[in-house]
Amino acid sequence: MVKYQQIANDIRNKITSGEYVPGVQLALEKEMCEYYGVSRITIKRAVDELVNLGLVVKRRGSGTFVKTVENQDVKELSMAKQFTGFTETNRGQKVQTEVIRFDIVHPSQEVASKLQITEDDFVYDIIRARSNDEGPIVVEYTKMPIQLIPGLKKEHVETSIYAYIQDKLQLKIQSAHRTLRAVMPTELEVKHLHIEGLLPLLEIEQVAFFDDGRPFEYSISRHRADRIAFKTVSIR
Amino acid sequence: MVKYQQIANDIRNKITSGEYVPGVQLALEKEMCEYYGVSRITIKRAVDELVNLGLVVKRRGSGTFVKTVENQDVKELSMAKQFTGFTETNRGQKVQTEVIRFDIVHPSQEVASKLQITEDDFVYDIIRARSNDEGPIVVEYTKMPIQLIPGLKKEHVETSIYAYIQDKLQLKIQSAHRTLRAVMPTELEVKHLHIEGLLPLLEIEQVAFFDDGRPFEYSISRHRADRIAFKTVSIR
DNA sequence: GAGTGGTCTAGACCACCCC
DNA sequence: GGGTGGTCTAGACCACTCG
Repeated sequence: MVKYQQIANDIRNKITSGEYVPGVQLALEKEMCEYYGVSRITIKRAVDELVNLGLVVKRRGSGTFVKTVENQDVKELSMAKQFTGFTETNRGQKVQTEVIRFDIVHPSQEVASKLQITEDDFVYDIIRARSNDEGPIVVEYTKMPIQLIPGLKKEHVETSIYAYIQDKLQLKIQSAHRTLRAVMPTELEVKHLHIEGLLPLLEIEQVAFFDDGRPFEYSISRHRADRIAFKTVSIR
Repeated sequence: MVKYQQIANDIRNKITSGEYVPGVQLALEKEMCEYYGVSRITIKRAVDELVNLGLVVKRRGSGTFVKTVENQDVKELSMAKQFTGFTETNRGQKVQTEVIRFDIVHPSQEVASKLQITEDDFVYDIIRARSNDEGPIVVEYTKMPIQLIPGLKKEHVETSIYAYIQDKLQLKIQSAHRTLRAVMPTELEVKHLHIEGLLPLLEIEQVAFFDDGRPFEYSISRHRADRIAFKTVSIR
């Protein structure tokens, strides 16, 4: 771990532990330089991490202050944003996956466009229903070019595709572009999510990219609205 | 405008104009240093802006590459993320606001907690329905401590509260913490959003902060799902 | 091994806030 | 006017990729 991350973690711990309470001013950057024995630009890099997490604010001419947020929020924010699939975000819980479809097809024009391939190429066509300890959570519709993800087997689809991509194929996931919407469930979703009565779904349309800039996944996941919320922090 | 922003804009234009096409490698950082006549850390800062926008990827040992995204996405991503209220995001459109409620009340325990005030304090209690050229879009429920936003009048509520805060009160908005959910409309929402049939809403719960770290707004906005989607880019 | 971006330094000047 | 964080420099070394 590099210096600025260590320092960011240290300050973060001082906030979560209550050594720094909401509203209080942090040590000056110049003071932190001496305390940690690093240059000022490294301190700035560390504190900027906390700004992006939503834990502190910086004001030129004034100083750096702990944001006045609820205690519960502090805990959630202080967990570094992790970019992962469903399996990882539910780590520690018993995740069950039902594979509803696992085929290879030609992509629609829309999917081909999103994945920057042609309609003559082939993509995996995967539909999965996934549950955690609370019960059914989400139905995922996933399309991935077979050229980019060779050798995908049912056993990977039944557990974690992302684990296969990262651990077995040694490919690095760089980012995801997401669009969120509210939708009503289809009949298939009513069935697999065990929906009774009137319950909308939170839909997340996603294009995920490797660290070389190529898109490798187009997916639509539709989550039970009573079990999923999506949190985000916007700065500026 | 500072150097790294100018350089970021310049590179961004080269991407949107097609001078850099998806998948192509950008000039090396060392080359950019000479081209722009700045140090390498400034180039890095500039390119990092584009990484965060979702336009390019950087790989140590390889170089920097334009992300392979749809043309339409490039346009959307290249518009700098702006943090604004409803009025600003619909700039250029005819925004209509119907004020359904504009009162002063004590906050509930939940709202008091989010705004870090006590239940004995006072908050504005505002409900508005807002439309753009397409028709009704959103119903907003807003609570703001009267101490932080003195002098708020009906005329501001009818147009833009954010404009009043930033332009008149000269207060700076630093960030917002948001939680997104899918919900069904209430009767009030069915009426004001002119909903016919079965249409879910995209709910955005938001706590907004000043640049000194104090929360000044707790709001819930419920958007017609057929007219609103929420886009976001996650890196790493 | 050659070349890439990642991190870090020690110092400088600047824009802004508050007194 | 004194003090804050923001930007920028010129250079160094490191971790990683690829042929």
